[in-house]
Amino acid sequence: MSEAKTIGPRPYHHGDLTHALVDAARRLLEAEGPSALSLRAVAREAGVSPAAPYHHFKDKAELLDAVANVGWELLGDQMSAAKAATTGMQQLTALGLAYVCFARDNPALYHVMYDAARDREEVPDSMQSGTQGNKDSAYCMVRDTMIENGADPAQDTHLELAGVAAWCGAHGLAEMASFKQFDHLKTELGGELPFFEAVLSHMGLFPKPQQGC
Amino acid sequence: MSEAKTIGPRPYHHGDLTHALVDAARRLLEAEGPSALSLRAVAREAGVSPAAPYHHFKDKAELLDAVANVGWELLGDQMSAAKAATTGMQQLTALGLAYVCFARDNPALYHVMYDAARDREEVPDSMQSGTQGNKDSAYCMVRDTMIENGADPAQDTHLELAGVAAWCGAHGLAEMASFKQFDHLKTELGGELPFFEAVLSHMGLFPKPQQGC
DNA sequence: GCATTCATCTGAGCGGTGTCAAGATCGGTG
DNA sequence: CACCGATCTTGACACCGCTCAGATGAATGC
Repeated sequence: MSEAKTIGPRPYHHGDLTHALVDAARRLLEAEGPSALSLRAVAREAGVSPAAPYHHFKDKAELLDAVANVGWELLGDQMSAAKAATTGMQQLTALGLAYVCFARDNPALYHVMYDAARDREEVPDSMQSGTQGNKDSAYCMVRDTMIENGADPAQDTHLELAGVAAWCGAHGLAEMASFKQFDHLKTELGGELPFFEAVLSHMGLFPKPQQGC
Repeated sequence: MSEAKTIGPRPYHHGDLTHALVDAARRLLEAEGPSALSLRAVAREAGVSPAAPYHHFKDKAELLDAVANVGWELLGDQMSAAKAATTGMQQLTALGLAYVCFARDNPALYHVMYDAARDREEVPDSMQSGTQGNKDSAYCMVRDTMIENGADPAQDTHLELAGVAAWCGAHGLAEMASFKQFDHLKTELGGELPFFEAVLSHMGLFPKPQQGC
């Protein structure tokens, strides 16, 4: 759709087609949704021939993988920003809300992220669980926040299970939030965010704003 | 792949191609996964020409919709069986486990079910929430079970939120359960089912087997 | 400065897909 | 028995992922 190239005839060698393709894919994703994200369309959007991407990505899945990784980074950024803006137990709820809002605001990207994860049967490093995870990863942010707020790091399995449960709950809500069935609940509670908060607060480890037992 | 037709040359008019196509789709789905589920492949599997399905379904999405509906019915059956096999608060956990196990045992079908739901932005009737739902629907089973075990039907919004939270948690776990990241937790806890139970018990409204506070 | 090398990009092409229009076939109604 | 409408087939179109032979040009060695 959008040309998005600066001007003039692009030189025969693009320079940085790898990134240009990922950007084009994200543009298409936002404008047309995941179903329109064909390799040929991405190449068209980037202004190259349909075969050009194969010199930068093994196949379509590898391109989508790269797009998904951008998504995980974006998600991590937004979650750490949400954590920084709050304190105490509220941080956990803020993390959950940031997660769900990211999915709401980038539904196509979120979908691609989990499609890629399903294909490789694991979520990328930026989201990885385990004791040695990257400090900025979403999972480790949850884990750290739990520890900072009194969870016992010695009870490793329990802590990890709590993190997994929180993650599952947030992901489930993220996927369901767009269903029309919940519209009446949203209006009843006064908006989308209160609905998210209410659902999260019904799950373990997402404390209510007014502090529940 | 499998011929699955009885024998002899099928008459020109099939008789019940609508159901035959849905069956063929389910067979393909189980054998080859969701990516192999093309309309042409379904027609091939059913032994008809690629255009024949268009006399029974508006397009591919409508066929997948029919397949998804079969899935929702199957899920409902397994959940009601799980509920019947338990009593008291354990029923809620049993429902959650049945849900997650269904997704584990029918990953491709489960995927198609939620793909179809995403497209129409709502989950089909068999899963619908609300006060007037079908008695056999999965959501209403959860709701009824909660009421039977002491939840206050008067607090309608609270009850519905609890149901939504449980649903989100189960769906999240169902989608994540196949990720390799959790393998060590599964072995640590002694299997897949204990892992499911442990994660569910960390969420609101899925009581631990040994009854937590 | 020139020739060579090699990553990059193009073009044509293969088999596959969803979808449609035109025509063949046949069960059921008059 | 004639006909009609539902059903199925054939053929076609545009698009898809992917491959391969060849064009291009930036970088390297001389």
